[in-house]
Amino acid sequence: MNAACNSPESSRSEARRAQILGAARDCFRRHGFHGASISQICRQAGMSAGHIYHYFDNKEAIIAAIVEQDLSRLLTMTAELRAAEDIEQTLAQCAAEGVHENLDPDTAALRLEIVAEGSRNPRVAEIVRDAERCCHDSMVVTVREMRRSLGLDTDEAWIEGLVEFFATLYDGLLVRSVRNPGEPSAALLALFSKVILDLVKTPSPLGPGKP
Amino acid sequence: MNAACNSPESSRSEARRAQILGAARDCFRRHGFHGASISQICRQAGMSAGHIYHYFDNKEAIIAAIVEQDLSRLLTMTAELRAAEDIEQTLAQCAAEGVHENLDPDTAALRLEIVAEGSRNPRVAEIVRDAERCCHDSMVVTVREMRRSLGLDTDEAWIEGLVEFFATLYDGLLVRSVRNPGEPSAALLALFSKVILDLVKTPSPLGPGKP
DNA sequence: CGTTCTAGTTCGAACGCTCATTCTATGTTA
DNA sequence: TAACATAGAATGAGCGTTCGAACTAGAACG
Repeated sequence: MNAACNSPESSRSEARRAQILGAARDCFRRHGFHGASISQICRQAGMSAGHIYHYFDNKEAIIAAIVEQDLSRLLTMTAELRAAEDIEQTLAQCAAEGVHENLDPDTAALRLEIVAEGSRNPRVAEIVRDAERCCHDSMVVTVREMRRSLGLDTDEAWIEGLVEFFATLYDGLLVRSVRNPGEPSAALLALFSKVILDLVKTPSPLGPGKP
Repeated sequence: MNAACNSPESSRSEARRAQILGAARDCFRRHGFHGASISQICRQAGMSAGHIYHYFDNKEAIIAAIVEQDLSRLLTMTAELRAAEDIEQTLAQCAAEGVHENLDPDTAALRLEIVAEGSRNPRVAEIVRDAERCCHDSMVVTVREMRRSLGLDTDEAWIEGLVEFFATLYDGLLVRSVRNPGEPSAALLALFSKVILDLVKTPSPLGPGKP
């Protein structure tokens, strides 16, 4: 046994878990949470049917793990944005990258599946909403700092509305990837950049807030 | 037999079909296309298990019918908007109504289920994309007419981009209904109206088109 | 060094259940 | 009577999950 096995979760079982999650992500993306079967996931992960239950209590636990894994990526992105040196430039870059990421059919299929499941499975709904709150708060901080550094008002309700609006735009891309697949038009890309950068700099029509 | 029975589809079987679709819509909304079973749908529709197969070839045909039914509502809305007397006022009204409709958890749950299914079921994907194309074209005509009557350019690529952008916004609300349920904030509603009405009147940065 | 022990892995058969679908028999109605 | 409407049992496949036995490899011991 190598040195790493001193860790409470041995590296072997960690690897096995990752292997299962990778296979499950693939199957869920192709067949949906309920369309994909445990035996499919096992086959893809290269292990026997029952063995999966040494790593996950049941199928729902695998779903929950996948959901958490995917949503933690979002958190990472907002955290990176907030920590960036030149926020305005990073925002513009993230805006463009986000469009392509959310329009990618594989990414979109899994996220849509997660949201659809969230609309009926309370456990998934809770995970989704927790992640949403974190992302939202992180973005609010980022936008508030940008506005302050630009000498604009920092009306809380307005900033929250802006963040909610941006999130809605990006969530919409997930649906667009199915309704209208393929590369986004130049006009759409231009609109994303323009609207987001314009709105960040738009004074609140609601009230001033402390500047 | 009453007079209506001269029709190729008797009113009785029409009613039965509608009954099944109503029950199926309910079950699909609550459990998803694959989570809901035929026997659940039968129970809710008040008929025996096998009897459903006199009206639909199989489960997928029921799904397809539900998808078509729901998407035809979208087509109706865009058609109404295009036929309106005062397009600008009707647009503003539709914009507000659309926000609430797409945020309604029941509406959103079914539409998300449809889109998620569309990302893996080619038949559903085709129906979704057909409806999308019709809606898109209808909206393009509407926006072009508005811009012409306002003396603006009618650059085709720009108008298509605008329509795509609006659609993305409304699609995003479906996802928001899960991620952040509850009444939308006043700021978000204001942003929807403001951005849509502003953009419709924004000159194309791409080229003039024939005015 | 070789043997035994132990705890963690892994397999695959088995279980009970539910699913979508089919079939046959029985009303029902014009 | 002829055609349609309906019920409900039957079918076979596949599901998620459990279980006991086999395998593996390092630890402890003589």
